[in-house]
Parts: sequence; C-alpha cells; structure tokens
Amino acid sequence: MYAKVIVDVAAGGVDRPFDYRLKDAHLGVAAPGMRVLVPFGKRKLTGIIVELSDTASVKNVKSISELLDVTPVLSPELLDLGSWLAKETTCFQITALFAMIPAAMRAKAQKFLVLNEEANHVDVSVQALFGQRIKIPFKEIPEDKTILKAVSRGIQENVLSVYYELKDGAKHKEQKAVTTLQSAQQPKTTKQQETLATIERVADSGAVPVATLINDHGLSRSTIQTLIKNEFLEEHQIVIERNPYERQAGDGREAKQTLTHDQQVAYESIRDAVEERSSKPMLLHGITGSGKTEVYLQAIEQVLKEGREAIVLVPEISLTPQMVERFKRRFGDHVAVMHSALSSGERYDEWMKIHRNEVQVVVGARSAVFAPFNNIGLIIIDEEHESSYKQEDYPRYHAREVAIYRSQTHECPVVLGSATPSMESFARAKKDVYTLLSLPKRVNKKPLPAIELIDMRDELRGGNRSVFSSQLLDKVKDRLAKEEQIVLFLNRRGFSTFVMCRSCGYVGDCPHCEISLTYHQRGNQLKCHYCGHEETMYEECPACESEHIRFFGTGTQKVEEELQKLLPEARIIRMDNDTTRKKGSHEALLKRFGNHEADILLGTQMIAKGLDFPKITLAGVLTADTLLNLPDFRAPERTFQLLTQLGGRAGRDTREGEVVIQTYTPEHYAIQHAKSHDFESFFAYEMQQRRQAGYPPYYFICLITFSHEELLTAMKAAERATRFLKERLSDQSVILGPTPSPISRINDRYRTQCMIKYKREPNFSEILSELFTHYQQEVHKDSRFMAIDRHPNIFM
DNA sequence: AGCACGCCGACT
DNA sequence: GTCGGCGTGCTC
Repeated sequence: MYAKVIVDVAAGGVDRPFDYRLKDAHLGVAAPGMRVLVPFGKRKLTGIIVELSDTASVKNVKSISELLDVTPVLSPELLDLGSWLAKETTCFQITALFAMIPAAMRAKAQKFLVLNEEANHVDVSVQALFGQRIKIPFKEIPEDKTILKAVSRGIQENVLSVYYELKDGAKHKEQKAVTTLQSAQQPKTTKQQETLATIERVADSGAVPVATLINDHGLSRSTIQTLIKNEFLEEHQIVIERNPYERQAGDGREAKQTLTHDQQVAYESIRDAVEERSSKPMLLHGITGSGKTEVYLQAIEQVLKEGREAIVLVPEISLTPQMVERFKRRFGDHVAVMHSALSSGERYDEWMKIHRNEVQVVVGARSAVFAPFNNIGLIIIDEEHESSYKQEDYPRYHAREVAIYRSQTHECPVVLGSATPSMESFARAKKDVYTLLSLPKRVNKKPLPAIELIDMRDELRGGNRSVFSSQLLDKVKDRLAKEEQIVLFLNRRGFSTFVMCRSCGYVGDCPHCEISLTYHQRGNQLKCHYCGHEETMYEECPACESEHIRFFGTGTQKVEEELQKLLPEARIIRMDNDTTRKKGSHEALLKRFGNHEADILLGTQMIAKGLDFPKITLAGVLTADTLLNLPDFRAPERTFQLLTQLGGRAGRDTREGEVVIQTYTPEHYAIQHAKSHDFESFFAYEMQQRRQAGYPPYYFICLITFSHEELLTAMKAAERATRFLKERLSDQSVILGPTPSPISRINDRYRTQCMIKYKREPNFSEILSELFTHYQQEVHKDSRFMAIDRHPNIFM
C-alpha cells in the first residue's frame, strides 16, 4: 500500500504528490487528510496524505516515518476543496491545504545535532557548542568552516547524529496549580495557616490554579510560594481548557423574536431552500436595522433541528462581543467562535470543537469558511460586500467563492446578507443567478435617519479651518444637552499624517519605498507602513534646516484634542488602532460607551459596523472625500457602503437618528445616493460607470505584480509575461500595462504590474498556472518576484 | 526550499 | 595540485 503525499515545501518543483510506502504499523490507519512526517532527500518534512493507492509511480519508494494524526485533519471534501483552491488562486497545493487548518497544526520538523553517549573524541570546537547539553538545534551551529568540517566528520564517525523533532504550535494551555500535601506540622505563621486552610477548602479534590487562588480568594503569591518551599503544597502544571468567551457564556435560551412579515418571507425562503437542498445562492438585501440577524438565527435553528450544521461568516471588525454574545445566548455551547484576535492556541481549541463534532455552529471571520463540518446545512455571509472576505496573501481567495463551492458539495444554500450588496452580487441577483430576498423596512418601523450634507468648501470660505463644521458642532452640543450619544467617524485610509516643511515643501519619504512616512505620536517617530522603516521626528528640515517642519493630515488623536478643546465638557472615547491594540480593549471601550460613561465615540472604520446602542442619535462623518479619492474603481462603491452603514448606527431604538456628512464634493453621485438612501439608483448609476470603463461585474479582472531591486528587470519581467499572455488569451481580453504600480517601490524593490480584463477565458486558470510554473524557474535565480491576484481588491 | 553534484578560478 | 565559487537538477 502506498500514499500520495504533498510535502510542506512551497516551491514549483515539488508542487505535486510524492509516493511513500506504508509500514505495516500504518496499514489500515493511514488515511487521506492525515499529516505525516516523511523522508525527503536528506531532510525530513511534514506533509499531508492526499490519496492512498495500491501502486507506486516510481521504483524507489521510501516509507512514511510517522503519522502525525490519529484521525484525518482534512476530510475528502476539504482535500478536494484544496486542489480547487490551488487551481483557482494559482498557488501551491500545500499553501491551499495549510490554509484550511489552524496554524498551530502546521508542525515543522526541526533538525538537531545529538552527541552520542560513548562519544569521547569529539573536536573541542564542537564540544564547546554543546556545553553541558547533549542535543543542540542545528541552526546554532555557526557558519564556520572548521566547525562545519568537524561536525560532518563527527557524523561520519558516528559520534554525532542528526535527529528530527517536531516543533508544533502551542496546543494545550498549561497553568501553574497546587495540591495540598499531608504534613505532620503546621505552618509557622497565621498567614500561612489561613492560606493553607483556604486552599484545602477550595481544593476538594485535585489541583487548584494559583491564578484562581490569587484572583478569586485574595491569597498572596509569596505566601503560596513559601508553602511550596516548605512542602505543605506541591506545584503542578495542569492543562486547562481555554475559553475566550467564558465571560459571555450564554445559556442558549434566548427567546426567538417575532418576525415581521418581510422577515418571515425571507426566513421561509431560506428554510425551504435548506429543505430542498438547493445550492442556489441567496442574496438577502436588508436595510440597516431591518433585522437580518434574527432571520439568520431562526434559519440556523431550523438547520440544527435537521441535524445539520451552519457556518456564519462576519467581517473581522464586526465580530464584536455584542455579536458573539447574541449567538451564544441563542445557541449556548453549540457555537465555536473564530477570529484573528484569538491566540493560535485558542483558535486550535475552537477548531477542535468543530472537528470533534462538539459544536454545530461556527461564527467567524474569513477563514471560518473552511470549518471542518461534514454536513453543512447553511452558510451565511453577513455584510457580504466587505473587502475583508478577500485574503490578501496566498492563497488569495474570496470567502464568498469558497462558500459557494462548498455549498454545492453539501447541497445547501449560501445566504449573502447586506444593506449595500457588492455590485457583483446584486448584478447576479438581478439576473436570477442568486435568489433575491428583501427586507426594505426597519424592525422598529422608524424611518431611516435624515442625512444632511455639509459643504466644507463653504465652511472654508466662511473662515472655518477646523475639521468640524459649525452645523455639526451645534448638533453635537444639542445631543450633549439632551444626554444622547454621538458617533463620529474619521476615515484614515489614504489620509495619514505625513510630514512637510512649510519653508521648502520637503516631504518626509521612506528611503526604501515610494511613499511618505507617517507620523506617530507614540515615541515621536516617523514610520513607513509598508516596510517598517522608522526614524525620529525631525527637529529641523533635512533639506533646508528650517524649523517650520511639521506633520499634516488629521489623525484621530489630533481630532480628539481639537474636539476636547471645543467641547471641554464632552466625554470622548477614541477608538482606533492605537487604543484597541491590547486584547479586550475594543470590548472594554464599547462597554464603557454602552454604559454611557462617554458621550462621543470617535473612531476609524471599526466603529462603522455592528454597534447597536439605543442612545446614539447622531452620526457624523468628518471627511467623506478621503475614501472617494483613492485610485481605485471601487472607491464610489466603498464610500456609498460606508456612509450607509454609518447612517445605520443612529436611531436604532425609539429615538430618531440623524446623520451629518461633511464633504468637499457634495454633488458626487455616491454621496447623493447615500443621502437619499437609494441603493437601487446608486446601483444603476454605478453599473453604467463600470460598463463604460470595463470593470467588474462586466469584466473580470486579474492583477499581476512584478518586483525586483532593479526597475529595468521588473519592467522586463512584466513585459515578457504580458507577451506570454497575449499569445494565449483571446483577442476579446484586454491586457493593460505593464505600468509601474501605484506604489512604485516597496522595501527597495521596484514594482510593476499588468492588469487583465476579460469576459470569457475558459482556460484562464491553466494559462496562469503555466505562467506561474514557467516563471518559477526564473524567479529563483535573481529574486524576481511575481504575484497573481485573480479578483483584486487592492491596486497598490 | 534544501542539498548534492559538478565543473572552472586562486591559493595553502 | 586542492579549496570553494555557485549553476543545475532532484527530491517518492
């Protein structure tokens, strides 16, 4: 019996299965989808069995050294999904396979050098490396010729040997704990006696975590330490179950809400599709506050009743505690949660819950689409237009496409929900490729908030140079007086704080990238967001030595300071990357805002979604234009989506909400249609634009980026690839470029790109993969690099 | 990706 | 004469 194994090397030459024999011990145990350790040349590599076979395709076959799993980590369905993914995104098989399992399971074999027992005549230089140890990691051996020679002689003479050990991610979480020991004596001090008594009481059987004793029982660490030292207590390491959402453990008993007529219709359509095992995707177009989530919840309930499972995808930033809590309240322990804020061990634990069939629902970000369920009844993608569903490195997949592919195998519907669907999805719904479901009314029957546009050009003419228009400021003051809450949104993208000299116009640029440096108050530093280059903020202009050099642009910090100056009595919470970096701080800030410990929530993208606070009656957008002016054909779409979403934050309860949008271009169609809450008109207009410019959904686009230290080499590579593609693609396809990328240099590497627009290229995947392999051989040589992105979201 | 093999220049 | 540079090709 043989196994076909994909080894963990992401390179062109080895992107195919290799055959291995099964040892007797592995017969009947080894199965496709298991991770294995195999000899590969002189190395030992981890790999994944993709197939078992009675025959081998080559004569000399080695055996699998070790099975790393008892049960397969990837089901046949997921293995198939892996090869589909590799083909669709033009990436290596192994990259696709590892994208589907938690990072903690991506074990690598680490190489060690071992000093054999009877070794008494090793070279002194080698002996020095070992010191007192008998085993050292291979990479500790210095690149010194004499030492390397001594090592290789040692191996030949069998005094040294090479040994492989699996280095896996932290799978179990351990904690320090204590148990009581029988002792003839009493501790000497009363403090110690009391402490021991408490521990005896708490630990009816087994070990108690030290952390629990300190936090919950008020014991002191040093007293416990003394008791351990004097042998009244014994120290242990215990494995504990991680439960990152313990604080919000729901009992799964939240009552269903009564559905409105529209919700009922949508719910029944989804339920019927589930029962009929239809895999036609459904687009649930529901305005903000129309109760999409309740429809999801009831549909999932139905799925669970039938003994099937459900995947719910939400954008990373709206995976807020509020959202998770709601699922926990409804489904209790049947839910696993997966998102990037979890540690790798926590993600492993949640993944294992799914793998062991302990849960039936997973709520998670993009990668949760690979949840190892075997009987999926429904996949929901909330806020389907969100760009975070697209992975921006290999494998560059879109969760929506993966979900649709999986749904066909599982014969279940995918429900795409959004108040502002992507052009692609809405166009498909219009053509009846997707079933269109609508929720046109808010659950609370309130009208959508009135939106007022403020022309900032008028403000400027009137002498107001601040970021706040007088109207917005008046409205904020009004809400403060009424003790209502306010959300202010500042878009930072493409609007960072750069440094400029007022005397000579010098701008602080990154020496390695074609981009200006961003000022960070923390540490008074200038940073490059692309390569990480850092320098201290200039005291004087490096070009003209003038002191009039300062940072421009509006960061949240600066806005907060200005706002506080204007409204000294207002309590402001700022939410941005700086204030939410620490784990749990996002949650804590929202909680404070929910308790009305602050009046104004000022923040970036992350506050536009998922907040549901009844006291918010005013939402303000400080700069609607910054997103609009990005060099990206989706800029109007993104602007419309963002403005609509933010509008949805205000007036969710009984009080009516109001939205203020500050802009320099109030006449722009994206802003105008957002003002009138008219998605259909926006869609119609935008589609016209897309058709004229030849963009999706009328054309597919593919972006190929080339980079190299030499501009000319990058340029030539792009030219050759363009020629290669021109020969193979039909004349209806358009190849634009090669041109320098919008950010033409990153990390000392020049970047060029070409864009392909096409309508029908049945063999496009094959052509790209040919280009990829063809290129792979050359890439190796002189560090040329090519990246293929099939449905690009970012054009930088 | 590693690692070995192999074929040409400057040195103990 | 040997050591070592890195081009080429293979890994079940």
